[in-house]
This record gives sequence, structure tokens and C-alpha cells, in this order.
Amino acid sequence: MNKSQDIIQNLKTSIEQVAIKMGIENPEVHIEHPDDISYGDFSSNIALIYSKQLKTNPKALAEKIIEELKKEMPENVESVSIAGPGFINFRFASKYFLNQLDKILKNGNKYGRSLENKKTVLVEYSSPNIAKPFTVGHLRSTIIGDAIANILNFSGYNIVRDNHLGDWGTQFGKLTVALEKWGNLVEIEKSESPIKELVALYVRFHEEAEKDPALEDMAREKFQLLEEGNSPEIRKTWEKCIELSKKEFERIYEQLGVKFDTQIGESFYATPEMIEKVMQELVGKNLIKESEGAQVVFFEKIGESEKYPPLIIKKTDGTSIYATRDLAADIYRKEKYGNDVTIINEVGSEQILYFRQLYETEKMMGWFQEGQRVHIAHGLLRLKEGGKISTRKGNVIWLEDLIREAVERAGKINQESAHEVAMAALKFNDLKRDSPQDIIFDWDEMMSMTGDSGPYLQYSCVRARSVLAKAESLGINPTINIESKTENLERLLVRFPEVVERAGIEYKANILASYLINLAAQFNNFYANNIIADEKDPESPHKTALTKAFDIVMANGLGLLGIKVPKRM
RNA sequence: GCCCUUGUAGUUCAAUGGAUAGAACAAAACUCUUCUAAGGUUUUGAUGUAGGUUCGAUUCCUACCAAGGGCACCA
Repeated sequence: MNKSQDIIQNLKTSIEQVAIKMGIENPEVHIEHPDDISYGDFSSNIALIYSKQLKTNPKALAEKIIEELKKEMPENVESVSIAGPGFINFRFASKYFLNQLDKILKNGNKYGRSLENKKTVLVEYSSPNIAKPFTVGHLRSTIIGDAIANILNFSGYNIVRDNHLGDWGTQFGKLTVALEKWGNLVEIEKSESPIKELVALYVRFHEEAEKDPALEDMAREKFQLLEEGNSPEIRKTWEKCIELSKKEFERIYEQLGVKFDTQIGESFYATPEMIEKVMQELVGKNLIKESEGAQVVFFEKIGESEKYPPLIIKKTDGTSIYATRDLAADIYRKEKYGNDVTIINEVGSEQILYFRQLYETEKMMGWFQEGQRVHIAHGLLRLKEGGKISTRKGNVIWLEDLIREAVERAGKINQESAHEVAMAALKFNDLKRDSPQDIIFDWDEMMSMTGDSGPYLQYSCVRARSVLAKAESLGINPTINIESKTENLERLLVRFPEVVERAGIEYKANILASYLINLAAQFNNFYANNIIADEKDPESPHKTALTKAFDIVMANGLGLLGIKVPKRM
């Protein structure tokens, strides 16, 4: 329980009591922040909701409620007013915020961090496929997943970051066929970019397979040999591909500054024992049926049609499929992290149907409670000319190229911090949006360094630090003056933990992102209108303290989004 | 054909059923003899269409229109 929750609860209780006095039974009181902070710190729409029931108009009811509230003003409330159609707005006393600001200065980046040891949340993200390109498509999952993990961790959850590597499946059969027909692994290994060579083969496979569908069958046969452990040769090729891919991935994670707790690939869940376990459990619940040669799960009927199309668990040739391995993964995770673990899959929205099928199956198995399985879906990245970015078609944008371009662009403005700035631009661009709407790929948009962007936030922070450095050299000691007035900046700063918590509950990093933009705008305004470090100004210690509080909150917030603050910009 | 998303300013995006629908980019005009102008201040400009529910709808419901994704052995 953090401080702001106490405050809200207090206010709620006061309003509830008044409402009961007015003759409202079991009043439902909602407290929210008004859109515009100048209306007040909190507002309630209670008068709008109950005016009809009490046969009066909202404004008259609001006035009566306020009159009653004023007899015994709730803690910290400085003034109450009516606005608009009948909102009751509460403005809190400056002292409350100034006390909180003092805590920010004392606690540094621990301010607002929940120490509660809440449940374990496993966040599965990034999950690139071996021998396939690490493209801008995976960038979204990597960035969003990492931020959500950070945010939940701040709110006190025990986090497991899991990179669910796509290192198993028919794709290897395809690659094996392609290698045998048109490639040479030894030479590929020596080449400048082995992954690009492998992808070229993968693309060629799909081109040729269109003319000659028999290739697909060959690929499935190869995969069957691999999965059943009957071909040491294919196994060796597979191991080589993993080695080459992992090297490449590590380079990219290094650049992005993303780390994982576990990197268990799908192959780990594809052992005969684990697959057998999945089958046994499904058979035990009588969920498996044979259909057209495959083993599938059917879903409940709604009218004439089924809720979802059937889900294949075992293919006709007896090999596993992604659903098999995902089910095995969840059995394993339940055993390892406990039955109450929450499991989040950060995967593109194209897989929405699949995850619904998967979750429904797990629900029928009785494995999880409501809300324990979460799919954070992001929109696809599309090309301007139209069309999906697809490995099969070979029209990919390599993440490496994207990063290089971003660093180059950032370097034109500032050499020294080019990498940090470039990462901020890329990451923030992904995190500021909520909608599962597709993103049209556009270099300029992708790397925006002005306006609502990562670099804008970094810049405001760097500038604040520059002020702090000057204040220090002048011997000004940042001190909150508890008697001073507060503006939006102070009030907004205090909301930080509350915002992080909401972002976590809703699994939406953009809630934090837009808070930070708002906060930076308030600070930049403050900065433009005040000389902060000035030894002759008696208010300087207070202003410096505000600047420091801003620095702490901003740097902390950016950190949760995976963005570093550079020394200079 | 069926299912799922999404339609907001010229463009890219916001807005737990609430107040004057917010930003940013682009366009126009200001603003560094102050600690970082990647900044600040102005101006112009938007809820796909038609109904419904509600005191109140960008938000919920229905139909239509438009874009994208998915629908059995790929992940």
C-alpha cells in the first residue's frame, strides 16, 4: 500500500459517509485525477451519478455534498469546488506534496518502489527464431516486454524474464532441405553474415516450394528425423545454426541493453518425455480427438459453430507443433514457479487467435485461474508500400541495419552519446503507443528525435543535471521549503509510483511514457521561466530541490522504459 | 464466407462512460548579453456513416462502409 492509495481511500471514505447521510444506499464512489491538473488533484462524479435517484440536479447535489464535507474536511484537502456539469474537485494542500517531494530527495530512485513481495510473473518476450532474421518485428516484442517486466518489478512483483527462443519446428526441416540442395554450411559459417546466408536459403526454399510442393513434404520428413533423434547429422546442423544465431542475438541484446533470466528454447520442451506428459494430461481430461490423421483439441460449440477452430497438438506424422511445446512449457513453468504464476506472452497480434486457443485449452485443463495467462499483443510493422514484412518473402528490415542507421542519425547531432540517444529514439517510439494498430515503417518516424520522443526526455534530464551541477558549484544545497506554493510540476512528480502501478496493472507501457512526456513539458516550462541556480535568490535551494526531484523521477521512469540518460547531449 | 483488431487535425498517436477531445510532426509568427534552443510561447486544424443505451458516448450496443490480421498439420 503506498501513500497515494491511503490518501485516495481516505477521501473515498469521507465522500461515502456524506453520501450515506444524503440518503444514498451503498454509494459507489470513484475518485480520479481530472484530465486537466488545474481543475484540482482529484475529482469525484458522485453528484452526476446519483442526482437522478435523489430527484435533484447534479450541481445542487454537489453543493449539498460540499457543504457537508466542509464540516469535517478530509485529510490534506485544501479546497473543494464544483465544476462543469457537477464534478466535485479537490485540491490538496501544498504541504502534502512538498512532504512527498522531500521523500523523493531522501529516497532517490527507491521512491515509490514497492517492496512488497507479490506474485511471480513470467514475461516471455523477444523470442526470435533461430536461423531467421532478427528484424524490426522482434524489436517491438523485445522493447515492450522488457519495459513491462521493469514496470511490474517496480510494483513489487517477482519477475522472470524469459526469452522463448524459436529453436524447433518444421522450419529446420526446410532449412535442412535447402542446405542439402543449394548450400554449404562450412562456407556459410565463414561468411560475413551467416544468418543472412541462412535466411537467403530459407527464402529460396519458399520460392522453390511454390513450384514444387514436394519440397514441403521433404522438410517435414527431415524435421521428423530430428525430433525422433534418428539423424545425428541433422542434429549437428541444427546445433550449428543455434550457435550462429545465438551469437548474433547476443550482439543485438547487448546493443539494446536487454537481459534475460532464462533463455530456454522451444527444443527444451520438445523432448519425448515432455510431449508425452502433455498428451497424457490432455487424454486424461478427454480433450484429445483424432481428426484427419492429426491429434487435435476441439472447442465448445456455440450454436452451430465452435468457439474457435480446432487446435492441432500432434501432426499426422506424429511430430510436435508449437501448441504442444507451449503446453509443455506451461507445465514446466507451473512446476518451477508455482501454480499461481502469471505468464505473459508478448507476441504480435497476428497470433491472437492462436493464444486464445491455447489459453482456452489450458482453462479446460484447469491449469490456470482467470487473468493468469496474458497475451500482450502488438500491431505489426508494415512497409509503406503496403504488405506485411515476411521472412518467407525475404522483404525484411534487419534490426542491425536499423540500429546502425539510428546511431548514425543521432551521431549527426551528437557524437558522444549517439548510441544512447539512438536507443532512446527507437525504444520510445515503440513504447509511446498503445494501440495494437499496425505501424507503418518510416525511417524518420521511427527515429524521431524532437517532440514527443526519447531524446526529448533525455535532454530535459541532462539539462536538469547541468543546473544541479552549477548549483553545487555555487554551494546551493537543494532543500524543500515546506511553506512554498506548488504548481503542476510538483503535483505531477508525486504521482510517479501511482502511474507505474497503473501501467503494470494494465500492461501498458504507454501510460508511463505519456506521463513522462507530460512531466518533461512541465519541467521545461519551469526551466524556461526560472533561473534555478542563483546564490542571491533565497528560493534557489527550493528550486534546485525541485530540479533534483525531477531528475530522480525522470531518470527512474526512463530506466523502467529501458532508456539511459547520457552524460552529455 | 466466418472470426479478431482498428477507423480521431494534412500526417503519426493520446483520451479508466465525463468537464473546453489532448500531444507531436508538418505550416506560419515570435523566443538564446541565464545554468544545454534536441528547448519555450502563439496561430491554424479532427471523433468513418446511420441508429440505439445513458443525466452524459471518441469510449458501450446494432447495422453499414473502409483498412489490416487470422481461420488444420508454419511460429
